[in-house]
Amino acid sequence: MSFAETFKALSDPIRRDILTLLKKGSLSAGEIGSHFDMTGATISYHLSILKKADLIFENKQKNFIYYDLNTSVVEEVMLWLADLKGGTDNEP
Amino acid sequence: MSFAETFKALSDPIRRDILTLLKKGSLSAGEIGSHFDMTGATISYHLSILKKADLIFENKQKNFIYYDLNTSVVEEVMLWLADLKGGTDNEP
DNA sequence: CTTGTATTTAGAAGATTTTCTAAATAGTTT
DNA sequence: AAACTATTTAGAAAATCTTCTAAATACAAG
Repeated sequence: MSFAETFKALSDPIRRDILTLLKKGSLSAGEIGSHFDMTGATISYHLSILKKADLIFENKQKNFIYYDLNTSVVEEVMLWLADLKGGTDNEP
Repeated sequence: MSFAETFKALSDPIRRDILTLLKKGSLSAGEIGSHFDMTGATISYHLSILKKADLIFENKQKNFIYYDLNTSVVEEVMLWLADLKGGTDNEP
């Protein structure tokens, strides 16, 4: 949703690891969970935060829910950082 | 210090606002504080987190401490995001 | 339709974060 | 040196976040 949500979502190492996993392609909630030493409920919590931040989208299929990285929101964050780094004197 | 610290530091809206203020150049702790409705102690706390994350550096001068943006760490974060967004199949 | 698998939701415990007030430090000025 | 200004540190309260267990939902397969 908001920019603030996106940064918050990125602030947790497990959520960043989830995004890194998704770099290679879609994974189901269960497949994601199998990479971590936590309950499925906890993974679901992290996925919900990434989803609210629009960093991933979900895709139901049969009994499974597949997740995918949303690169366009990643790009928005990059743009914010680029602007921060960028102009030293842009008084509009 | 660590990458994790940097993302945590960026996750707070006030800290992002501080970084945006510093985009235009050095400011003292007091000048930074005057932009926010919080005590100096709280601003100091936020500055300490930005400093630990290497997102800013400080520069003592007379009675004041001036803070500056460290753009190279901003760039590191951008690189991480670029990599996330970037390659779909980079199995090393 | 009952059993089973995948995932989420609810609620609570524990951990971390943010904020404040009060006190400490550091350096300046008279 | 005493008083003043700028900033940080300490400690505590309040808010938020992460994790778990137990229960709920959703769908599939026998």
